[in-house]
Parts: sequence; C-alpha cells; structure tokens
Amino acid sequence: MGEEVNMSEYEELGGGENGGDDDRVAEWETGLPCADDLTPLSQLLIPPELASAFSISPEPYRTVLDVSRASRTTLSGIRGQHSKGFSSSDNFKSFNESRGGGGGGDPMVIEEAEETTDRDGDGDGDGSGTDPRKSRRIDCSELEADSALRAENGAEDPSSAARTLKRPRLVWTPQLHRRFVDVVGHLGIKNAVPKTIMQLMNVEGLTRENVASHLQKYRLYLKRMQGLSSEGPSSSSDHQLFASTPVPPQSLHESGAGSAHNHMHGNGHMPMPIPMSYPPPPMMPMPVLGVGHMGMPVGNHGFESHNPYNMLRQRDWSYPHVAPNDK
DNA sequence: TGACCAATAT
DNA sequence: TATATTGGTC
Repeated sequence: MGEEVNMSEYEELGGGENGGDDDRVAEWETGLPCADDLTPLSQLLIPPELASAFSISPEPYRTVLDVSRASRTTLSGIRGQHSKGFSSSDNFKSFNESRGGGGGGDPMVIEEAEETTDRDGDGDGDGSGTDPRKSRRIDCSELEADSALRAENGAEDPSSAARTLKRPRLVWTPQLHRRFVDVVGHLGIKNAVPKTIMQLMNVEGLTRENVASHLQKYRLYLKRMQGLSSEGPSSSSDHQLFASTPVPPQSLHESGAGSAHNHMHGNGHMPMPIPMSYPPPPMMPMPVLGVGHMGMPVGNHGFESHNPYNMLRQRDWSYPHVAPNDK
C-alpha cells in the first residue's frame, strides 16, 4: 500500500495477451471511487454501539499496517491453495489492490451460513446474541481468523475434529455474486473457469468448489436466458440474482475457440480491477449500472455517494461473509 | 494429479 | 431452491 502498484502487473493474466497500458489503467483509476468514498479498512466497520447492541465484541482497531498485512496474507493464502497456479501472482494482487484505489486491497470475505435449513425452527427470536454460529463474521486479518473461527466452531476439539467439520454453506450474497459476475464478465464466459474466477474474486474462504458450483448454476442461467431471450423475462427466482449479469451473451456463442483474449472489452485487455459497486438491494433487480459493457465503471459515483446501501456494501465487501475453509 | 463439468445429493 | 458433493473425463 505504501508502495505503488506496479502497473506492469496488468500484463498477461493466465494467457491474457496484450499488456496493460498505462493509460488504460489510468482510465480505470478515474473510474475508481476516490479514497474518500471508501471505508478504510483500518476503520471500525462495526460501530461500538452496534456491536454492543448485538453482543458482538468490538473489533480492535486496525492500523493501516495491519490491514495491509492482512490483505497480503490473504492473498498469499489464496495463492497457496493452488500448487502451480499463476506465473505472476501479482496479477491478482493488482486486481485487488488497485481496486482499493490506494485505500489498499480489500480481499472480500464471506459470511458463513448455518447449513441446517433452520428457517422455521430454531427461533433466532431472542436476539440474545445466541447465534454466533448463525452468521458469523470472520476477520479478514489473516489466518488467525480462520483458526479462531474454527476454534469457535468446534470448540471442543479444535485439532482433529475441526478438520472434519463440514464447512458452512456459502451464501452467495448479491455482493458476492456481483463480484463473481464481474470477474466472469471480465474473463469472458468462455475463459471463466472456477479456479481463475476464484482467484480473481479474491474472496477469502471461497473455494474452487464454491465457485464451480455457482458457475454451473450461472451457466445454466445464461443458457436459459439465451433460450428465452426473445420470450420475455424469466420468472425464475434466480433471475433476481442473476439479473445483474453483465456477461455478454455472445460469450456463450463465442465458441469461436481459442481467442482467449476475447475481445473481452473492446481491446481484450486484462481483467481490470473492478470497482465493486453494487447498487441493487437484494430485492430490487435493476440494470447494472456499475459495470458497463466495457467493464468500466459507469454510473457508480453518484450512486455511491447517495446510495444508502453503499455503506452496507462497503461493509460487505471488506468484511466477512465467509465460510472458513481449511483444506 | 488436478481441474473442469455435469449430475446428483443434501 | 441453493449449495455441496460426486464421478467421469480431459
């Protein structure tokens, strides 16, 4: 963070060809939210009052250094998941860091969800902080979080049993899905494979399996949409979630083989850092303003400053929603 | 061997 | 229904 992001990092991402041009990057940067728009990770994400209201122990302040370190470890952690992986891992770092617009990388962290379908029973009625397990936040700071969570999860037997514990079911929140879609959009549906998506998404705790599963569904959705394209909007429920799909439909047709450097967005350049702005509240499908067809941030800024969800989003982005996954 | 993907299970 | 897991294939 203290240091500049090396622009050359935009070069080739897993087979991507043409290098990142500075002006393109600059172009991008203009689209990025300015530092003021972002909630610094070094800042408390949960106000003390709120924390106490929900019986959450307030998080410690993080220094910028902490944040930086955390993001770095996160990245390395994620990279560590694949053995051979990417030639220049920095690509992903840049993807991530530059999005922070100087604010620093913010590897997203996801929230875990109780996997038992407990929507009827299990009255979460009394908010007496009894459900740390229901929706737990995982600190993005390093592995401590993971181990802490695991300890919390299988409090009795952290060592072996914890290993065998099922990791909680991942919930694809609109934010998370949005990130997914953005990455897929940048890769092009044809090049979007679970591993790459997972890495580009840079979401702590997200596994390839998670992505694969979601990708499967997403592809089905795209197929269906293409099939129905002329027949009006689908009434399916996933439409709500997927409605925010910027992925160019032609990508599917684009069986056009190997041109991996799909003209993706005009010039087939790298997946750029994606300023994640995701206007729609879950129940309100709306056209995606956030990402134009060029993958460029389009209407974000006004939105960001006005949209009340913005704050939430910030929170969602930088903060956990993750399922701990130890592999 | 690992990744992808479709089918199937939960 | 959404997500996880499995099994075949490359």
